[in-house]
Amino acid sequence: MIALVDINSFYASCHQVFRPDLRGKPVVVLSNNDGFVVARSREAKALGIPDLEPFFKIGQLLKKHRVAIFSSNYPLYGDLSARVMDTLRGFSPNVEVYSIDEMFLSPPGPREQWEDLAWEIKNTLWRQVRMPAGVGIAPTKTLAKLANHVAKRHRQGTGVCILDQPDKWQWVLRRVPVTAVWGVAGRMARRLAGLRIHSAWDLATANAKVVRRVGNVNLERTIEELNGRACLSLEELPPAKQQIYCTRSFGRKATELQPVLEAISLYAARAAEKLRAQRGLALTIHVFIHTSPHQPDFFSRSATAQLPYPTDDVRRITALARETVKGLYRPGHAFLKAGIGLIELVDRQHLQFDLFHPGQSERSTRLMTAIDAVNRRQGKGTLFLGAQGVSKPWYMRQHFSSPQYTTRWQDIPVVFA
DNA sequence: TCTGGGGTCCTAGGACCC
DNA sequence: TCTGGGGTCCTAGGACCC
Repeated sequence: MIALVDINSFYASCHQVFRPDLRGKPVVVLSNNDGFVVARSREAKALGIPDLEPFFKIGQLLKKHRVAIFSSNYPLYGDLSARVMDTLRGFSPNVEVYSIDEMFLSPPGPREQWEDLAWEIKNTLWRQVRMPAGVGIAPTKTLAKLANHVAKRHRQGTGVCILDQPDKWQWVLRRVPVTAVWGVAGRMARRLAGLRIHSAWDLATANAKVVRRVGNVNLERTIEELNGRACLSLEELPPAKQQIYCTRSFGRKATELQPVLEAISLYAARAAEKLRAQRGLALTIHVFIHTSPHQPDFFSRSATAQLPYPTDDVRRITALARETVKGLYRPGHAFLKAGIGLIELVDRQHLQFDLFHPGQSERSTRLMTAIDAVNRRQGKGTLFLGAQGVSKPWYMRQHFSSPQYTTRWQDIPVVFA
């Protein structure tokens, strides 16, 4: 049995923790660069503000209803997420942090106590972290996701749903569209519609061999999981990533090479940091730049490049990323976005030594360890390469920033006696 | 005046090689 | 003159998740 806990409107709820005056009021959170809506409080949803709607299209609507608007504030969300996860670890030693606001855990205790357990989890999260949560419990991850979906949407206000018997989950499967199933989105749903599969129940009872023709092996697993047979286990130690990307849109479009070089340097450093965090080394990088796909003359280029030996040294990776992006850049285009991926990775533990090349020096490794230690202690970005630039005029727009209540000394909330 | 995210994995198709 | 397989690497883009 698996429980899935997920926070309602997580980003919006984070802002409400420090702005209790906004509880019960419409709140929206915008994506990076204030591009579009990525989170809405319940009240904002009730106003008919669609998810993923471009901000410029709904400015008037937001104003009319006096909706509170926030730029996204990832340091804040990351910190509150860690508090949620810490609280949940108190309930079970077996947990998997699935996303910033979702955790799978194996519910302890006998089956007849699970409903009480779910309520206790929900109430504790509210009491200790002021986070509103939904809890779903079922025999597989896919059904637990579905239970959570039901907890949030179909039994208004309860926020808890236990699907521990076939008759219970079958009742749900017959009543939700196939797109409510984890891993099935629009494109796959259209292909399934060609096989007359519309509801989750249609998928659960479909012939796996027939479905395999329009989907992949993951879809076959989904069918198994919908029938209560677990294929996906709790990943307590997240598997190492096979690719690590860092990509970002610019706050203002870049026509010159210099800002593109600075941006790609920052992204390279960020990707190298993630690489070191999983104790990996990179052999191949992938770099891309492109203009706005919404404008005519869309221009997009990408290229891969090889490092001389597996490395996690930010200087090596940055130098190669800059050299590569120079080859992609063309004057006369207004670039919107750039990114880098570390796409061929090796584990430090299983490194093959090259007879003719010494590989990364011990000095480099020690320097990287020192940089990471300083940045962990003094805050992200304390030590960085000059190649990233200092004033960063291309950095993302955030016109509706909230304070970093929990991660910056001068932003700590003041409580009056 | 302008404004459409970020991450990971997978696959199709072309180029090239043996 | 026309025809042939299989593997690898690369770029581009699809698909899904939050």
